[in-house]
Amino acid sequence: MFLSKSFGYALRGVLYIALVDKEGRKVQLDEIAEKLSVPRHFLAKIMKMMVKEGILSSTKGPYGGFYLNEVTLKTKLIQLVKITDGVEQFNICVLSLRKCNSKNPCPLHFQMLKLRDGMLAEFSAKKLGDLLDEKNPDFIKTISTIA
Amino acid sequence: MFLSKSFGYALRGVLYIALVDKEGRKVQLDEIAEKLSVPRHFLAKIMKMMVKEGILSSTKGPYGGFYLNEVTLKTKLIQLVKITDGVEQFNICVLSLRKCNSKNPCPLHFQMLKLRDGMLAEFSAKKLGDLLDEKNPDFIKTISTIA
DNA sequence: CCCATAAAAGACATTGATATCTTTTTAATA
DNA sequence: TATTAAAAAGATATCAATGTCTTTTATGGG
Ligand code: FES
Ligand code: FES
Repeated sequence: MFLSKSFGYALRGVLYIALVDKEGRKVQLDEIAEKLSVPRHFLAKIMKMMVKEGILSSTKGPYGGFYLNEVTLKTKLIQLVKITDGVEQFNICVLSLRKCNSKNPCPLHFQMLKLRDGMLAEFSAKKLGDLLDEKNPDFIKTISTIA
Repeated sequence: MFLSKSFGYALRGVLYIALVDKEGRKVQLDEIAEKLSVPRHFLAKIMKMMVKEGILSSTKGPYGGFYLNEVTLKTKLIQLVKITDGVEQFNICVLSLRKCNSKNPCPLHFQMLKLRDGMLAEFSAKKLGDLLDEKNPDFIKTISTIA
């Protein structure tokens, strides 16, 4: 609705890695792309960004792949937005006018503000780990079924 | 943030027309485009859509222009979204997965649902007329100042 | 009836997000 | 150290949203 596809790919990618992490193995790009039905090369770009930002780890070479690190599951959703879309997302005027602020509100400003702050609060509170439903054997489906 | 620029242009265009309507005159495209700093031809396309949908009127030729009709100010915001972006906007999964529904929720579904329903409620309740602050002499500024 | 004006219509251009492909670097292990 | 697997890097392609330009149609006034 307002987050980019990149954000969705990133989130789903991490969650998938977290799932197989329980089996104690790394995951390679091809596997993630295939299981999630996501374009391989585009996903590569996004995974790379997360690695660079440190919320995920990877090793190259044979038996390489992506894997969780200490911070992965503690990472806030807002952090992921920051990486893929930029937090400005949360401070853009709904009418594409000036930077949104209450001193100089557009006609929809106050209607939007409450809703947007709610969203921001959610994203600032929730961690990646909170989204992982380890009890649900079909969890994989909830991140892989497309349109 | 999640509504297109088209929506913003449409809304601002109508509000501008409503403002000068008090002076009892029609408004021509050039004037709206200039006052709102919006690309002329693109605005034309959007105004045309609103006319076709009947929430705004226009006449061609000399002394022609756009003007309010009986339904304009009673039009709900959601109706405007329908015209410019389509209401599906409000039913898209935030992760670009399947069509969003609670039977088959993505990991962010329930976090988003409440917020989105709030937004939908707002847009279904508010009318264009509700946004018009006729008491504010600087209202024009609140719809014209860009980024 | 003719002219000028302005909206309607639609062809065309630009841009940014998304997606693909190719080359380079790194790392395991034989 | 040679081989090879896989991520990193970056060049290129596609597509939809946004924006521009040109032609057509309708209208009012002379
Ligand atoms: S100024 Fe428009 S949403 Fe805040
Ligand atoms: S299924 Fe993803 S937001 Fe509802």
